Amino acid sequence: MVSALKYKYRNIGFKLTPQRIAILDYLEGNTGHPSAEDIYNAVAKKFPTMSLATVYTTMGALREKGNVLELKVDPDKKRYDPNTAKHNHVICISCKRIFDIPAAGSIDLPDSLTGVFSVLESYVEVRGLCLECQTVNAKK
Amino acid sequence: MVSALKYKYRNIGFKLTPQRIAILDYLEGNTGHPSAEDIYNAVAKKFPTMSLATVYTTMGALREKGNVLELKVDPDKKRYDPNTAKHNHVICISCKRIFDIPAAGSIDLPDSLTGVFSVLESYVEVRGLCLECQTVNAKK
DNA sequence: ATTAATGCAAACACTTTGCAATGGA
DNA sequence: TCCATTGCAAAGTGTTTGCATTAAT
Repeated sequence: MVSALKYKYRNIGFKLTPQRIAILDYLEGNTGHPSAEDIYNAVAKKFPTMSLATVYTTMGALREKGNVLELKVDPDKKRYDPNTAKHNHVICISCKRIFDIPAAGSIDLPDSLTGVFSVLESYVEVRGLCLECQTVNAKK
Repeated sequence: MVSALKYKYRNIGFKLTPQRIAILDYLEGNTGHPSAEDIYNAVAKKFPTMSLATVYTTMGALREKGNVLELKVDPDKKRYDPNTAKHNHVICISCKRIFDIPAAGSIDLPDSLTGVFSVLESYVEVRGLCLECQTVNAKK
C-alpha cells in the first residue's frame, strides 16, 4: 500500500494494523466481489492467526467510512465490493460469478409513486448465463 | 380457499393440509412481502402447534412449484411474494416496507457483454423514503 | 499512555434436517 | 394403506459480540 493511502486512512481515524493493510491490499482493484471467507482465506496466508471476526469487523468499519460496499447479491452470504462508484451487477446463475456493469439511467416510477416516493438510489441486477456456462450447457 | 384452487394444488401434487391451506389463505393477495416469521405468526393463531419448520418447508415446496417467489431484498431474512408475475420493488430504507412496481423495460448491457452474456431476467430495486418517512424525518 | 484492534470462543439469527407420529389421498 | 407432511429438537450457516491481550498512534 502506498503511503498516500496510509495517510488517507489514518486521517479518517482508521487505525492501520498489518492485518488491515493486508485486507486493503487484497481488496485493491479486486473485481471478484469476495465474501468474508474469501478475504479471510487470502489474508490468512500471511497471518495464520487471522480470524474471521477481524475480517468482519474490519469490513464493517470500512463500510461505515464509505470505503467498501456490502452487496446482497448473493442471498447466502455478504459480498464486498471495493468499487464504491455507482454501478450494477450481472450475475451468471450457473457459475455464480458477478460482473460489473455501468450504472443504468434513471428508473421510471409508476404514477402512483412519482413525486411521493423520494428515490435515493436504484440498483439493477441482471441474471443469465455467461459465455463459458452457455458453452458448457450446450455441450450437455 | 375456493375449491377450484384446491383442485389446482392437488393436481400439481401438492398435498393440502389444514396448515397449508391457512398459509395459502394468508398469502392470497398479500402484497406485504412477509417473512417466514410473519407467516408463522399469522398462521399460529389458528394452529398453536404450528412450527416455523413447517412454514419453511411449505414455502420451499411452493417455490419449487412456482407459486411463490423468494425475495432477497432484505439481507437479513427471506421474504416471500405470492405475486409471481414479473415486477420489481421499491424499498423504503427507513420503515423497510416494500412496494411493488411494474417491471422495467429491457436493460442495456455494456458492449463488452452484448451478445455474449445471455440475459434471462433482470431485476430493479429502488431505495429511498416513502411519504410517511419523509414527513417524520422532516419533523425532526 | 491512550485507545482501538486482534482473535478466540461463545452467542446469535435465520434456515435446514432427522425422525417419530400423524393424517391426507 | 401408503406416503407425504407435521412439529419438535438438534444441527448448520453466516455473522456478531464479550473480553483479555496486544499493538498503533
